[in-house]
Amino acid sequence: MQSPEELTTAFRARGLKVTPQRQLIFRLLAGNDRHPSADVLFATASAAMPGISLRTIYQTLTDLTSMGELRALDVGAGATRFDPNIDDHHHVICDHCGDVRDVYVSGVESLRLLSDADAEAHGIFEIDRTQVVFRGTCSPCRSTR
Amino acid sequence: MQSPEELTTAFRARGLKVTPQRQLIFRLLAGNDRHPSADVLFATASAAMPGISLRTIYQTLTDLTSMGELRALDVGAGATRFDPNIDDHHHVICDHCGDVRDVYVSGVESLRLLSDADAEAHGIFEIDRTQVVFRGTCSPCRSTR
DNA sequence: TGGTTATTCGCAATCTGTGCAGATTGTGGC
DNA sequence: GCCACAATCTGCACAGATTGCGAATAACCA
Ligand SMILES: [Mn+2]
Ligand SMILES: [Mn+2]
Ligand SMILES: [Zn+2]
Ligand SMILES: [Zn+2]
Repeated sequence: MQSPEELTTAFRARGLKVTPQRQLIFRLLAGNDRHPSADVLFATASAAMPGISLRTIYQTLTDLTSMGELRALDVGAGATRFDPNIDDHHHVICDHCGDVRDVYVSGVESLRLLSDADAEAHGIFEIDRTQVVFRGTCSPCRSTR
Repeated sequence: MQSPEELTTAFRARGLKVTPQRQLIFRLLAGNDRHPSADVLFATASAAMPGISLRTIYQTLTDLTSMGELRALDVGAGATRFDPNIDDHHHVICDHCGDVRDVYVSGVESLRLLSDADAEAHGIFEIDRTQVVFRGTCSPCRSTR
């Protein structure tokens, strides 16, 4: 995601307005590596700006996502998580607490599809992106077991 | 997933009963590589057994999943998809229609985490499983664009 | 400054999935 | 084959996440 300042420019360029609510959300997301859900952002935003609506949070997250500034992540834990890091990276997810961590991975280019049916699938599909997800248990969750 | 016959035995062995509803669901899942959602299964099941409840579909899917006969897949398209293929395999997903195809991939063992923060994350997390998801557009969806 | 147009916000509605309880049915033992 | 009993089925209420809608409001450009 670009900086709050750059986003301000980008929004205006698109005919979108830069409201205090949006600026706050930009700031909350900038450099955030926690992969927050809309709900978590709403809680944080509400502390800084009481009265801000959850609807506005969703609205802005959707806008940023469709602008390509944000990536939506479905980790299979109820709510969608949002990722301002749009670098080519991957994730480690704790199946117990839902913690999501960034990881940079080598060897992704070397992945190869096997067998005929796969080759066919490969030909039939136009692949845009490869996501690697490592699932497991984080240290804190391992302690309390 | 085991065959419907084997599942019958497995269920009885666990003190679970084998009802016509469950048998139907076993049959609908056996060899099914479409990764159906509960909803889709409900529609198909309803055709064969009018009156069957969506609740029963969910119930049986949950049972099969916790028995390890089925894998639940979150593809970020609303509903959970269920996979009777419990081999070590991966998926190609069409971002437009939600089509999910099985692919067998080589090179997964060679994936390596880079950088310090990642190495730390790797040490902190106990990784159980690595999922690779190829995202893109299937041929039919490409035509209609 | 004013007018136009996007945005905000609250609320209803949708969608997916789960909790509950009464009526029903599969099963193992006789 | 019949019984007793536990497991199941179903309908319905409910919860959580997200979206649709519209009236009131606020941003932006001339
Ligand atoms: Mn990330
Ligand atoms: Mn599969
Ligand atoms: Zn954890
Ligand atoms: Zn498609």
